[in-house]
Amino acid sequence: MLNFPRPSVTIDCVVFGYDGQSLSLLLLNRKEEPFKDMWTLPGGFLFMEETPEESARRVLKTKTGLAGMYLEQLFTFGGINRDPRGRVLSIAYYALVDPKKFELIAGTAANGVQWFDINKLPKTGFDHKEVIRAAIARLKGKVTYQPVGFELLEKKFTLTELQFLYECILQRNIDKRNFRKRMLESKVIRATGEKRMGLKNHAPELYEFDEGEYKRLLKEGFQFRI
Amino acid sequence: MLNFPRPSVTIDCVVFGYDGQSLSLLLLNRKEEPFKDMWTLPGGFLFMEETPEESARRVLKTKTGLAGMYLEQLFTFGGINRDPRGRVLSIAYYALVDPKKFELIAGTAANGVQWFDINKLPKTGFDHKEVIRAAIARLKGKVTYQPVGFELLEKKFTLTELQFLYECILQRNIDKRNFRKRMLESKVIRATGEKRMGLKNHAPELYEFDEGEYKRLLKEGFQFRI
DNA sequence: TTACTTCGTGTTGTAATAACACTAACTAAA
DNA sequence: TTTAGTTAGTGTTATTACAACACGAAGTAA
Repeated sequence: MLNFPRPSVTIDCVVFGYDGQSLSLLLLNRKEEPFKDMWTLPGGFLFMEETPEESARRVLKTKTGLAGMYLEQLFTFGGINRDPRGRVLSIAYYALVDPKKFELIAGTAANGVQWFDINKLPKTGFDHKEVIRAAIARLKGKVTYQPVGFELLEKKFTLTELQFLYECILQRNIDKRNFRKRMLESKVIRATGEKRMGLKNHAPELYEFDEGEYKRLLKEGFQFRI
Repeated sequence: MLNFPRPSVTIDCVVFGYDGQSLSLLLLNRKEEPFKDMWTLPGGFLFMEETPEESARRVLKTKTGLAGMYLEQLFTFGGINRDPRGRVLSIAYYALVDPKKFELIAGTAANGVQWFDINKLPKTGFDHKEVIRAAIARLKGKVTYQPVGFELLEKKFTLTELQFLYECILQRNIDKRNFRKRMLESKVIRATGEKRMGLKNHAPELYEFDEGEYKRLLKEGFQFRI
């Protein structure tokens, strides 16, 4: 029964990062054919003894040095000619990362790893343009209903920083007072009592994501909305 | 590069149907091991010359006789021991069908095909319980924001029928006046001027889904909500 | 003619959302 | 030390969306 011809299965990861200025995305420059010297999503073949999610984490760890981030399955791409080497399916994941937490390490199979501003992406190999488009759409939808944005920031952040991140993701301006009101009313963030020092002006309060409270509220059937 | 060991890849389909009474789900009784004589989702191996969606349509056609329905990718299940025969990934799809439009035909590899009320499902083989749970959750979410419910009804339907369908999917009562108001205001359905005849009482107006108008509204950035 | 069933319809209170501008705190430069 | 410049932080109000709610009209069957 299992001697059907089998496709190859790979994992591709769309890694979003945020440096405080703009939303960006991690791409690898390929050292080998196909698409040698082109930029592609970090990815690799699924091993037989790992689940797709485990595989995604391994791939990210070995090819980029990133670990321990938020990760979610995006979609499985199965176009017949999406890989010139043959029939290759790709289970795509997307990940959210605070770039400052990690040191980027290009694995041996790449010329380099680099963050790209999401609005200034280079040409990419395979069907990765489509994968990236799907990931961005998913992230926009997700961020509105679930507090995933915090994954992209340091543990403690100011409300202005959080708002600017949301503006980068959603690509629109958000009213400051409404944003702060909603965030604080939602109870998923908590003031730390500390202030961000070293800025030019008025030192702003630092907040942190209250994961315990968020999980408690979820059980009560509460709905997060930016 | 492609001589990595390859997993088998299958497609499984969660087919929702609606007979006017309750939401139900199509299961096959397996003629062969593993899970011989147990109920499972219609599924099969992905062929090398077809995309996953094409595969899902072929599987449904050959194993159940259904064709031409709404179909959407759900999730890729990749647990290491989810299939006793070896490493088998499954790309799951879910489908919406009006059972009255089709004749069920059990393919040669099954003892039978049968609709099961979604609240009275039998024990299922593989990890299909989990797949079904995911599909129901997705359908509930989907139906609230996109007018997919119409796929489950005949072309022309009364508002009472439509409302009852939504109540079946969402598993809650809906206020009749609010429901009708919202549906009509949304413009995605249009009165036909005909009435449903042959009922016991008051002959109700028949409506139909206005797909052209729906697509037009989508472009304007409109949002459907039940 | 009467009893019964389903269809079809509006209003109102409540909650969520969106729009909007100034003062206080602090820094840097004159 | 005064002044100019920048960012932080805060409430109110109008609008819109949502939820709750009951009865008369149309038709059928006895």
